[in-house]
Amino acid sequence: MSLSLYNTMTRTKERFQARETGKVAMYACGPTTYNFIHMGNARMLVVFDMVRRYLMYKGYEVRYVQNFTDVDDKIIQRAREEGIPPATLAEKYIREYFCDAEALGILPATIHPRATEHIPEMIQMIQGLAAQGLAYDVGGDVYFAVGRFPAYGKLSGRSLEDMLAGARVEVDERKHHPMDFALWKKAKAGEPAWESPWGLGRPGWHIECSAMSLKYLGAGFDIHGGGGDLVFPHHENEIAQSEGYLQGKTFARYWMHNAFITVNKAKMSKSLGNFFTVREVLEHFPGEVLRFYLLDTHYRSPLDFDDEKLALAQKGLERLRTSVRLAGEALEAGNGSPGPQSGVVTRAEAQTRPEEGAQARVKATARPEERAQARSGTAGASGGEAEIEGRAAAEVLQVALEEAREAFVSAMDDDFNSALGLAALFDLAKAVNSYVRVYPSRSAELAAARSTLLELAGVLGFDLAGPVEKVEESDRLSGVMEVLLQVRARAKARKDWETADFIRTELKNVGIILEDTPQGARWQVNRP
RNA sequence: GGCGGCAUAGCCAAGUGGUAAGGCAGAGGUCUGCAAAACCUCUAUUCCCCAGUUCAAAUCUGGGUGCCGCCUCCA
Repeated sequence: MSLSLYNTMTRTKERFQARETGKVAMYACGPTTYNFIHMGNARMLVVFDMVRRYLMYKGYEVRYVQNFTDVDDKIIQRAREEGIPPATLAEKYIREYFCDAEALGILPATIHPRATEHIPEMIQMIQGLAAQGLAYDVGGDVYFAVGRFPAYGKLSGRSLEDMLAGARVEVDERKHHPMDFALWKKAKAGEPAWESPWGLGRPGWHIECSAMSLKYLGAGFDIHGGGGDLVFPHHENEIAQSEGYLQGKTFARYWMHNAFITVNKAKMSKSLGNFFTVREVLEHFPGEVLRFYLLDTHYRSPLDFDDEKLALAQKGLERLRTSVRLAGEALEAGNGSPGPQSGVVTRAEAQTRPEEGAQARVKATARPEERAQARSGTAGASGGEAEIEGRAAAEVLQVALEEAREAFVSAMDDDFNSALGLAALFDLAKAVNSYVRVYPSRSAELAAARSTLLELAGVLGFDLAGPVEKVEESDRLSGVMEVLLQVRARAKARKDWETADFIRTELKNVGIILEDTPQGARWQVNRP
């Protein structure tokens, strides 16, 4: 099976072929660290984390570089407002970045380079460009000469003429061409500055990504990603600088861009001020819910932000987790004995349930039941009816497992369609639930189905078996709950429903959900 | 003005030529002391509108309408 992805450069889906067999080199433009990251940043981060994880799952060794822009106008301005050095401010938000990233299940990149630590590399590039006549110095400011780079505009699909027609750029008389952009900015008083051949100054925004990606990944690396708003000018300029510097060699081979998060249909952006920081949203929903919300829509589709969608994501995740839990409980409870305690239910249910379930799935996929029957067709020779039916159900589950895996992989192979991949997980969860309902006992197929669910969800960065709450329940609370549940169990034993219900209702009021199961009551702290 | 994207059920959302995935919500049922969870059934003859190509279109072509984005820092 082969992976294909949408390449912004060609505006088509292309089959992915790594530069080097078995290895992928990818770069994503990370945040400028002058504030907490917002949901828009989160989308880009989660999307490329998902891409990276899937590539790893496919067996690639992935070298993933994600930078921090730790020097720019915004940082300087914000630092000034707070009366602290820009470097201190940037450092602070880099630390905060890692908190949010962890909550969102984002793995640390292989390398997290910072702009300020790569000044020499940038200077070297600018010198190379100047030597070729692609850059010019105007009194300490150095610009890239777009007019000297014929391919300018190839990523964003526009020509210099088009852009001039729009002409929202201020004309700086010192520039040779209005679209020329800064490679190096002359230092102003009180700003961070570095020595350079053009005097004290600091790098322009675009050059850092060129310098750092080329340093760590080399020319012609595989995937360059970022938010859609970086296509122009940021990535266009990166290409101009880099391919100019590389004298025509390809800079990056595949360009991936995620769509935006909108609020009331308008782009969430820092300049509009309509953004929500991840930190704020985490006060209301767990990080994994945000992640689910972000991955339940294809990365190239716009995604509108609101609480209802987050609540929806929470329900969906809950469903998957419940399935894993039910399977786990069945595997423990069934411990070795294939279905004694399920005998009564099974005998009755088995007459109708398995067939119904199987048929429902046949309608959807037109295959699993047939395949299962083909496999178990010879099973009629020995054993009781229940056992035969159990085998058949297990075969159906096994087939559902294989189909879920196939569906998941082909969804993800098709331009990382995580929304479809998630649907495959729901299908498998349903198969698991159906099986467990009738055969709450240990079987190899159930164990395999459960671990497949965990494995595939893991590829998307979810830990379905992990603790629901980030904060650990204290031993004392657990102790109290145990006592309470025993009291309630006694009340139930003497059919004192009033007391039993009172306990359940009152606990619910303080945010603790009780559920009665054949194995006794279980409880969990209700998430916000 | 230039360039680009999107429009699928009450809501979210897959689906690029073969007869509408999945989730949420809702209705009915099974199970349950009652709940919850789970399971079963039902809920788009139809994919913004019009015309065209085709045996066949949500999917292709042309036109229209609406919404959004980039062209300025932005994921």
